[in-house]
Amino acid sequence: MNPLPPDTLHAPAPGNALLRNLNPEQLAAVTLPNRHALILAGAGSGKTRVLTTRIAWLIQTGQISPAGVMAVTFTNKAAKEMLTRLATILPIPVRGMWIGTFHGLCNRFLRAHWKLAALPQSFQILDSQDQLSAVRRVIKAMNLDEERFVPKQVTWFIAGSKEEGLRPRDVTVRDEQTRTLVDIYQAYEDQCQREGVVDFAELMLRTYELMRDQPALREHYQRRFGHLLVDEFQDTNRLQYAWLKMFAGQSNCVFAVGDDDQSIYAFRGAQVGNMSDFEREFHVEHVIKLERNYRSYGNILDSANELIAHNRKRLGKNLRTEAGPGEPVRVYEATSDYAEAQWLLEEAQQLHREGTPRSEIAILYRSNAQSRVLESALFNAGIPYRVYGGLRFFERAEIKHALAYLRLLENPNDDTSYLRVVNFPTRGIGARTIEQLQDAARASGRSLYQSTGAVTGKGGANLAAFNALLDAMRDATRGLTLREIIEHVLEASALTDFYRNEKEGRERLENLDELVNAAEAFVTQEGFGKDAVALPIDEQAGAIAEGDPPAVARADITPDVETGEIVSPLAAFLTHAALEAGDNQAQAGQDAIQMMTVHAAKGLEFDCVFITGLEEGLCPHENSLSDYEGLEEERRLMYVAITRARKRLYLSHSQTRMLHGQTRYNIKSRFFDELPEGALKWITPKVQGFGSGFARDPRAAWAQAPSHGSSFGTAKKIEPKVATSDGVALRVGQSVFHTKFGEGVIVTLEGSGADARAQINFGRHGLKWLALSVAKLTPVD
DNA sequence: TGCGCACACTTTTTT
DNA sequence: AGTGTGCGCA
Repeated sequence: MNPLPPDTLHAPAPGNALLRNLNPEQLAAVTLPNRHALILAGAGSGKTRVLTTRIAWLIQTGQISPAGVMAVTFTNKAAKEMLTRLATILPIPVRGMWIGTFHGLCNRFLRAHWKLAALPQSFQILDSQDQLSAVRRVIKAMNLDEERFVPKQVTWFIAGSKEEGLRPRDVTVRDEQTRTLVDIYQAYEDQCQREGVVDFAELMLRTYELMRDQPALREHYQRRFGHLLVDEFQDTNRLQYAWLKMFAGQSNCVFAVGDDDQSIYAFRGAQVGNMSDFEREFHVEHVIKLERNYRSYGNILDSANELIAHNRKRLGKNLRTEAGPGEPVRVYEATSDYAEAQWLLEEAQQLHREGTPRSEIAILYRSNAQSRVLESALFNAGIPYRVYGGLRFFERAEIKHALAYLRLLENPNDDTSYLRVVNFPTRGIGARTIEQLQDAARASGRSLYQSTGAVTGKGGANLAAFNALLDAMRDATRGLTLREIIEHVLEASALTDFYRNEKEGRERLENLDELVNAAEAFVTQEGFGKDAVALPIDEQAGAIAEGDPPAVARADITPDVETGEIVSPLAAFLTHAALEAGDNQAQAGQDAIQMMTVHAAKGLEFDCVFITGLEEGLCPHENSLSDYEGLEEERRLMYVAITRARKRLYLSHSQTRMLHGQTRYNIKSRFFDELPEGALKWITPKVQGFGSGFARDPRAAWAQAPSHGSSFGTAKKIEPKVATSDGVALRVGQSVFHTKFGEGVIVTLEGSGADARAQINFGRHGLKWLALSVAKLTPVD
């Protein structure tokens, strides 16, 4: 790549505005010489800034042209942020640059090389819902038992295999079950290929394979991208790492930014080990740690640091700040989840009165189920809140229906879409008719749309009418704008009529309107070609600095799409809808308290953060305690949560909690013991219930009998069962000490005399049944 | 065909 | 407790 004399590489132009205000580590990272680099970027250390400034610096110093840079992120949000920031510092159009999500870039790649990839030009992308129903169809077609082959698990198997880079024939088969799973995988692949659709993992895998198997293509792209930058590197899976190596080749520079302490996605295939693998395999000489934190006060960072120091497998990092200690981290113990919610909303109201905008208050929890109590408390108090998670815009049923019709305009052989709407709204096409149709299609190896002739009788006539409807819609929308197309389809399909007559259809109608708006916005503002248009690749490659070999116009590497050819706005919009599920569209615009899982909070920051439900079994979650790695990931989760807070952090836990319709007695999370006592301030809880409001030592409070807990709200009255052990009276909710399992809380008491037994929640040792005649239990108070 | 009831499930999730 | 799915019945 247009090599400059090595000594000029380091020298930032004096007074270069770009590099002003960077701290020494950031500056070092941004101006690293052209070699592989690993940047360990702690939370709040200016990671995005380093990434964007690095790109700008490479371009500004003439080391690379914009077309020679590829930057990969995981989320659309991160990609967008990078593009926006870059646009403000670089006087060039950033739109055509290869900056995007892994999947977005793969999509771009496959659109350009659809022929080589053996895909139809207008291939569609299955989201996870579509994938699930596609898998379900395969299982049905193979006459397999859905009990033994649970569609969701099969989906995981397929995605998991692909993310390991394994095609059906590559999967090691050890048992009969796996054999069949592989058969399903193969049948699913055939079905997708037949229907011209790809799932998310397929985007990655097919791109990888194309690069691997097409030398000319590989050389072309390896020559083009001199610099590869990766965000959130700790979240990459095996396939993504292999994919990256494929683009890196022998000579291109990889600039990987990540934080092993924030690796919280192992459960979906992320390999933190990729970081050390990268360091070793790429002979990384430059590992730069960004430890200076610009977000939080000292007490918050001390808590984060001390907690995470309990993890053994770390690359090692310590956050520091010059902002001073700030306020202590407040710890609250509630008697019940309900009480926790009450306290929290009062505290939040107080913060708001003192001037904190609601949008700067975040409530975090480990699992979604915990949001309900909190939500109802806020709702009843009339406090605006916004819950992240749940269905996103393009995932809503009515939107999926509309999109299915639109997809059928592009490709009537898309059976997934066909099945979704063939009888929605109902047009007299029942299960039996559809079964006949599927049989016919299977027998002839054709699509459902192509097989309607094979179905006789009334059902067949209705199917023919449906096909005619699709054809008519296609004719009527030819040449229309995207907005007009969608409006026509919504009417002609009778979707709007259906929801107009529906009792609860108003919101759905509004969403359909919103779909039209989204399309309009997509066409005008974004420039619809962003994802789906094949970029003039060779032209861009030719723009790489001189000395680069000229872009070769060989047939095997020329993009299949003519340079600059524009895919229809509709096709582009459909791709956009699949790749970007949209916002969760909670009450946007309003100043509302932000509620989300800890996972969802990664990458965000707030002035005030409440981390709730910090109890053994919830955080760390009981399902993750079986192995040590699981516990470490839970700790990282807690670490991520803590480092979201700028000014004020609250930690809370509760003695009792409604879960799965049962009251559970929990002990406080072990993570409390891993925080620096000096940074914490235990708020003495006021015991509610009998109206006395007396105070007591918070550390002892959790050990109290829960009869209080059940007396003031949601929880049902708990029968005060009493049993004895060594003459000591025990009751449900009682805290006890066991020599082997430590402290626990009695959850259930059963039987009497010699048969008496107790179910005890020992937190980190789990839930145990103990015979009271045997077990030595000491009451704790 | 469509409704309603019974039943199972419930960590975290982006694309 | 709450929700989503699947089956059976009218």
